Amino acid sequence: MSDTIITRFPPSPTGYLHVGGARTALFNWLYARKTGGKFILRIEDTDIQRSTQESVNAIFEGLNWLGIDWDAGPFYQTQRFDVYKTYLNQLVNDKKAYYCTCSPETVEAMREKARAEGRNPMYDGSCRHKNLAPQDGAVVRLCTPDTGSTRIDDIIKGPIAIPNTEIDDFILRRSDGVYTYNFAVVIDDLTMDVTHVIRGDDHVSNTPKQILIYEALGAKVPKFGHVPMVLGPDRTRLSKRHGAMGVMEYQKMGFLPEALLNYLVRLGWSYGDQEFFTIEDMKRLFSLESIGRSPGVFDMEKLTALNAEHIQKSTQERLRPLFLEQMQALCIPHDPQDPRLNAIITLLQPRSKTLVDMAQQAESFFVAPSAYCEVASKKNFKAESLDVLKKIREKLTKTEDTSEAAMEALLHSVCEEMGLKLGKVGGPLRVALTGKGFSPGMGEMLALLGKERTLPRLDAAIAHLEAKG
RNA sequence: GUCCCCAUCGUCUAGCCCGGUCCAGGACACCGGCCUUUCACGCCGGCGACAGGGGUUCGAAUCCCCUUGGGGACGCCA
Repeated sequence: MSDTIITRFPPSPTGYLHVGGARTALFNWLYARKTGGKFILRIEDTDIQRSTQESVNAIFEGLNWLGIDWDAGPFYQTQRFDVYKTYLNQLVNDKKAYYCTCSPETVEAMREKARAEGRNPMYDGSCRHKNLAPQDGAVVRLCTPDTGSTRIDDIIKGPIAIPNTEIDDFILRRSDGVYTYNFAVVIDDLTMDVTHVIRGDDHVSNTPKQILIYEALGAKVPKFGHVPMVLGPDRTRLSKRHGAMGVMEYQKMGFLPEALLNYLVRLGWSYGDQEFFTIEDMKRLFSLESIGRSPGVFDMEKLTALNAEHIQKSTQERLRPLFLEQMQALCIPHDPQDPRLNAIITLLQPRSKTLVDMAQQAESFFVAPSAYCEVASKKNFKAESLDVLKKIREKLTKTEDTSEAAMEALLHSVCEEMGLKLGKVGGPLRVALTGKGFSPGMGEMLALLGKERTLPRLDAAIAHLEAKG
C-alpha cells in the first residue's frame, strides 16, 4: 500500500559475521537509510544441525560493532513454521505443490543419470502426478514449469533469463517437516513486505526458483539486486583460507568500523572518484545504480590505508575510548586518566595505520625502554653521545619551561654549543628515551614526557653508555 | 558436464546506458624526489590497463557477434 522501501539482511547463524555478509548487510542498510525505508534483520536458522546461538550472538556483535542497526526483527525462521504451513497448504490445495516419497538415493540416481546425459543434474518429477496424500516422511515439492524461462529483472545486472528446463521440482518442506531456505525466504519476504532483495551473486540461481514460488502463490514479486561477490587474492570466493574473515577480527587488528564500512562500500560501489566516505556520506550518497557488475578482490593494503585516513580525520572523542580499549587489550601499561592522553593521540593520529599501531607507539609515553634496539643504538650511540646526553640532562635540569618550543630550543642550543648537527643530538636522545630508532619529533617527545620521565631515562642511558666504555 | 554471470593499470575503480572532449582519470601498492633530528604525515613526479578476434561506424574502452579467461550455481545447506 505504501511505497516505503523495505530491505533485509537474513544471515544463517552458522558462523560469525564475515566481511561478505557485512557488505551485503551494509548495502541493504544503506539503501533503506538513503530512501527513508526500513531494514529488517532475520535469522535464517532452518538448518537446525548447524545453527547455533553463539553464531546468532556473533552476528549481533558484528552488526553492533559496525553500527548497522535494524528497524524490525530479529525474526527467527524456526519460529514461523505456522506461517509457512498456511502457504504450503495453499500451494498443495491448488495443486501447485505435491508430496513426494522418493528417497534421497532415488533422487541421487536421477541426478546421476541426468549428468551422464549431459543435462543439469536434477529431480525428474516422478511423483508430480501421483497425487500422493499428505504423509509423514514425505517431502513437498513445487510444480515447476517444463517450458519457457523465468526472468529476473535484476537491478544491478539487468535482465537475466533462466530456462525452466534447468529448474527441477525442488523441495519446499523436508521429510522431517522443516521448511527449506527457498520456501521460507519467499514467505518471509512476502509477509514482511520486503520490496528489495539485495543479496550476493551466489543467489542468482535461487532467484528463479523463488520467483516461481511467488507466481504459484499469485503474489507480487519483489525487486532483486544481486551484488557481485567478494573474492580472495586468488580470485576465488572469499573464505577461511584467505585469513581474517570475521568482522570482529578487524576490530582486534585495530580497524575502525567506519573504515571497514568505507572499504566495503567502495568494493563494488562507487561515487565518481571519491574514496573517503563517512557513514553519513554513505547514507546520503549510496545508490543501487552505481553498484558494479564484476566481483572484487579484497585488499588488506587498501583497507589499511583507508583506516589510516579515518584515524587521521577522526576526532579526539571518537578515538580516545577506542585507544584506551586497545591499550588495555594489548596490556600496555598506561593511565586512563593521564592528562596527556589527548596530546598523545593527536600526535600519533597521522602516524598510525591502525589502533594497534597507535597503542604500540604510545607505549614510550608511559614506560621507559626496557632495552635499546640493537640497530638503533649501534647507529646512534656513538663516542660523543655520552657527552650529548649529559649536556641535555644538565640543561634540562635547569629549565622550568618544558613546552615543545622550549624543548626544541634546548636541543638547538646543545647543537650549537657542541658544534653538532641536530641528527647527532636527536639520534642518541631518541634511543635513550624510546629505545627505538624512530619516534615522533624529539621536541614533541620531551614536552610530553616531561622532566620527571625524561631525567631517569637519560640517567639510564648515560649509565648504559658508561658501562659500555 | 549443464545453466547463469562477469571482463579498464598488480588491486579497487571513473568513463560504457546517451560512440568523438580518453594516445583512458582517481585511489591503494610500488619507485623516485622534496620536506626533515629519526620514522611517519604532507607535497611533487614516475611506472602501470581498455583480454583477443571479427564486425557496425567517418570514428569504439564505449554498440553487436565469436573466442578465451575468470567467477558462481546445480543439496531433504543457506
